[in-house]
Amino acid sequence: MSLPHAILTALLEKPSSGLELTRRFDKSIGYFWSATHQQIYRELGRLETDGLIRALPSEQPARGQRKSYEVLPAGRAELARWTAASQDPRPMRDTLLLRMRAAAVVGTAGLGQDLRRHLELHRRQLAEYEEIEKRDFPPGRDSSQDRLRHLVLRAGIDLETFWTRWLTHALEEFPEDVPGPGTA
Amino acid sequence: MSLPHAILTALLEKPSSGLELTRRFDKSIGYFWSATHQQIYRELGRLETDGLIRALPSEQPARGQRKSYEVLPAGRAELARWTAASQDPRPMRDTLLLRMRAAAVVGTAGLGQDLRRHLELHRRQLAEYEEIEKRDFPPGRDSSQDRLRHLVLRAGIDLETFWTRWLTHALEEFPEDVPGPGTA
DNA sequence: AATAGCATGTAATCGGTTACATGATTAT
DNA sequence: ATAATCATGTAACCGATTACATGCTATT
Repeated sequence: MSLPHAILTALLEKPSSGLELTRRFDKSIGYFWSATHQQIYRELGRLETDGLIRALPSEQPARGQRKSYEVLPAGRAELARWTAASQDPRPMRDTLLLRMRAAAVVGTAGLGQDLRRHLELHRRQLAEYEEIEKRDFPPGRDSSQDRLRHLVLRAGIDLETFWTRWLTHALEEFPEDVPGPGTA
Repeated sequence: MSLPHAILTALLEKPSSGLELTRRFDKSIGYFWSATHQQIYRELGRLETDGLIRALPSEQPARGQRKSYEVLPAGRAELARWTAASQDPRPMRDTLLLRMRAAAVVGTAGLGQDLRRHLELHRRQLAEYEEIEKRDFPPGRDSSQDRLRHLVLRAGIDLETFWTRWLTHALEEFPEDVPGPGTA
C-alpha cells in the first residue's frame, strides 16, 4: 500500500540504486516505514514497469551491476495524489501492550527482563534521534521543507520519549527478578 | 504471530464464542491488537486443533450455532511462555509520517484536510479512553491485575495525547485550504 | 412464508518475511 | 586463485484483508 510511495519519496529526495535505497531505509526513511532489500527490488521492478520511475540511462543493466533509478513525472504525480488522498489510520498492533495485558492474567514472571531490554532500545533510539536533530535542525533555520522534515523527526523523538517514560513507569510493577545463574 | 495469544488472553479473561470475541476485539482488546472475525474463526479452529482451547461441552457444534470456547491448561502455559519470551519490537510503519515527508517533496496541497480529520479521530479515541479510565479505574484501587490493565490503558491515553498534540502542532504548517464548493 | 440480520465460516488476494541463488568486486 | 563480501535478484511461506457463502433466528 505505502511501500511504492515510500520509495518514490526516497528517490525524489535523491536518485539511488537498490542497495543505496536499502541503506537509506535502514537509516532515515525506515524510521517510520521499514522495508527489506527484497521488498525494495521487487517494488523497483513494478514501479519501472508501471512507468513511474526509470533506470538512469548512463548505467548498464547487467546483473550484479549497480542500477540507479529516478522518478518520472507520472511518479511524482502519483505520489502527490497519494499524499493528499484521505486515508484511514491503520489498526493498532502492539505486542508489548498485549503481553502486558496477558501478564495480568497469567502473571508477570519473566516479563520484566524483556521490558528492561526494550527500555534500553528505546533510550538508544531516542538518543539517535536527538543527535540527528542537533545535526540537521539547528535552531533558527526554517525553510518549509525543513520544517516539515523536522516535524517528522519530532514525532519520532516524542514517541520514543513516551515509550521510555511508560516503560520506566511500568517497571515499577515488576519485582527485580534478577536472571538466575542459568546454564552458564 | 500474536493473534493466537491475543485470543488466549481474551478467552482467559472470559470464555466466549467467535462473535463475542469479535465484539470484544472491536472494543477493548482491539485497541492494541485488532482482528477481524475471519481471522478469529480461523485461529479458533487452529487453537482447538492444537489442543490449547476447547469448545464448552454444553453447546452443540452445528453451523450457525453459537459455540463458546475455554482455554485448556496447555493454552495457559503457552500464553505464559510467550508473554515472558524475549521479543524484538516490530518495525515501525506509519503512513501519516510518511505522507508528511512526501509532502516536503511534492507539496502540502490537500494534506491539511486529512490531518484535521485524523486529529478529530484521535481526539475522539482519547475521549473514549478517558471515559473508560474514569469508569474502570477510579482512584484508590490497586489489585495487581488492575494496575497492569491500567498501565495498558494509560499507554493508549498517552499515545492519543501525543498524536493530538503533534497534529495540532503540525497543522500550523498548513494554510487553511478550505475545501472548495466541489461538485455538490 | 418471507425477509432481515445474526453467526459462522470459505476462498482469493496481497503485502511482508525468510530462505535461497547468482553475478560482480575486493582483499589476501 | 581463492575467499569473502557486495549487489541484485527469485521462490516459498505466512498473516492480514476483502469478498463471498451458508445456516440459523427473530420479526412481520
